[in-house]
Amino acid sequence: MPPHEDISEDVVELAKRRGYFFQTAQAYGGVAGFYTYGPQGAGLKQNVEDAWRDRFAIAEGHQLVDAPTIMPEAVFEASGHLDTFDDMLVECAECGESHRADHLIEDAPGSDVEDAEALPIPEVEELLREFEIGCPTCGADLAGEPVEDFNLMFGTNIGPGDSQPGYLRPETAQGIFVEFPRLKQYARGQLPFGVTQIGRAYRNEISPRKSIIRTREFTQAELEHFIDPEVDEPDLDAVADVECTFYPVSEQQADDGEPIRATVAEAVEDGIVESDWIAYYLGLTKRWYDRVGVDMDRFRFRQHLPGELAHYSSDCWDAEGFAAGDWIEMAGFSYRSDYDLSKHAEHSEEEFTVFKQYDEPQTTKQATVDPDMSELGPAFGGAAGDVADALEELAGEAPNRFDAAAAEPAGTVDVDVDGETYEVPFEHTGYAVEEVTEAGEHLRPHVVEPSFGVDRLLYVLVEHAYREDEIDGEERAYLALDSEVAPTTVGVFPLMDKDGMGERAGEIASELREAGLSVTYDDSGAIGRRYRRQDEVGTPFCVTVDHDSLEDDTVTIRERDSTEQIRVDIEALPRLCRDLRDGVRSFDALAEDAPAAE
RNA sequence: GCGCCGGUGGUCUAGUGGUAGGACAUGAGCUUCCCAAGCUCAUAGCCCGGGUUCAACUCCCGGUCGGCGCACCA
Repeated sequence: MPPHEDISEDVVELAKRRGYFFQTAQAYGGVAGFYTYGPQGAGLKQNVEDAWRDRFAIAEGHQLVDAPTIMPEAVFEASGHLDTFDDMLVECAECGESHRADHLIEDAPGSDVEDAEALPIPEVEELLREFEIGCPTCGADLAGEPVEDFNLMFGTNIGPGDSQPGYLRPETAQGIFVEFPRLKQYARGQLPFGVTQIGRAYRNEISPRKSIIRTREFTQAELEHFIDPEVDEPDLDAVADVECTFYPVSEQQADDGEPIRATVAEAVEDGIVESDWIAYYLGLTKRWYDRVGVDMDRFRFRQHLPGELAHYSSDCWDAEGFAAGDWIEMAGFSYRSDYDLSKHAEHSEEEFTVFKQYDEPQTTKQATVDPDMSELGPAFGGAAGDVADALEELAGEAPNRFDAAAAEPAGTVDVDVDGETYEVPFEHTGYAVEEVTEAGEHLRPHVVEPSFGVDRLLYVLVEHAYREDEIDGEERAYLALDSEVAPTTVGVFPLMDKDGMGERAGEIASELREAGLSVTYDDSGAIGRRYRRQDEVGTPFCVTVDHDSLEDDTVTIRERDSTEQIRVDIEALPRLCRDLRDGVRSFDALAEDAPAAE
């Protein structure tokens, strides 16, 4: 455990009071696992999503999609969510503990059941009895206890009645995978290409906890990068020198294991991160998190332990931020091979492949048949079609049989169909050896998946930005949010609402809004109170119109964290504020040049 | 889903079998004017349902929501 305290109570209270996030429908007693973002939170979320889109879609040259949140049952049959999202719970009548019934059966002494999850409920109940399984907690006999099915997916009906079952997606990714055949066309059939999606996903969690960290409706930002595993390589040079904290399996399992500081290049070289693709995205992600305001002293990449790995994923890392007294998973990076596309290929009518053209067309000699059905039909009746298929197969596997039949007069080719042997006269097989030119092959891409939890990132950003200090002996709490994501960029105040200062400040607020800035105007009470109010919501800059402003068209601009002020021309404000927000200019640098305001 | 603890204005909190008080915040006004000052006034509350009782925010039961622990977390 790192030496960080749990400040979540203060953070959650501030979030509620200042309009970041709060529990949904409290007028009706509230509902567990659902949160509403207030004015500030919605702004922060939008800015974070924009920043993610800029970095992981636009800057990487990837596509965007926006798929429905409801999908028909078939999609989740294929993806495996219908099965694997289904937990079989059995509750002990003695102590009240709930246990995974399928796990109990698999682990029972003398049990050779390997995939109890796939069994129907009555059978599982029967097996509980058969193996005389006791409650792992208190030992009481579990025989006869009902096994309940709990599916983490929200179900619904599509259209009237219940003819067409559908589910709210438990992850946004399937919306990309199912549309692969079309998406690849938009990529002109060329690998590699990436597709991103930001959207809501739904899981009927048994026990939602910790405010927006674990909810039943949440927002994901996912990227599916489709690659040719044989050829495609990430641009590791671009992130080679990014220094990260890695917490690999070996260190997690060692008694005195510690996270390792290393650059991405070192991590790849030393084999800490196995996949170059994962390493690439870890580097990109660290840099991006740092930019939007995750505290890198409370951040690490942790490798999944063998038990955590999904069966299709060879190597998997999580991005974790320390918040609410614990390490929180903010993003997952997995190399999913061709698992998802294969599943959909299996269950649907489509191939889910791309055509990969060879550098040179490859010409091979290939045996082909063209059976004369007008002869085979009368001769073999209903079996004729199968015989023709068998001939085709035989031509591919054992062309020498045809050669042998051709060599002798009245030669026949014998094929077996359903245990019967059919003799086909050689001249009716249409056998020939042709030169076939292949321009390429159909290839099922592999998938590299960085998957971000937007809500969790938001929580971490707010908690990592939370500061307390003292200004002139007065305690202050503020959010040191990065100016790029802060929901409000500039507060505009008249020192007092008189002598025309209010009007002038109002004009300035309008001008800044027209310049595309998020502005709040406040003329209430004492100036200090207004500064504190903006400090608490995390507004990075405040502009104040005072008496001098009316004389010389200058105002003071104050920076949140330092509370320092400088005096600048009103005319320069829109450009200046935008530059400050976007990080093009820094307040510190300005403060050195500009005269400090008293 | 289980166990323990809890739910009082927007936020934090005091309190009682006879329906509630404070602090902060918010709004209006006065005053002051570059960092939560002061004064006046105002807005605003006992989670929901049932029971016991003449009377329930208070006691009991159930629910719900939250915190923690267990389990769960593809």
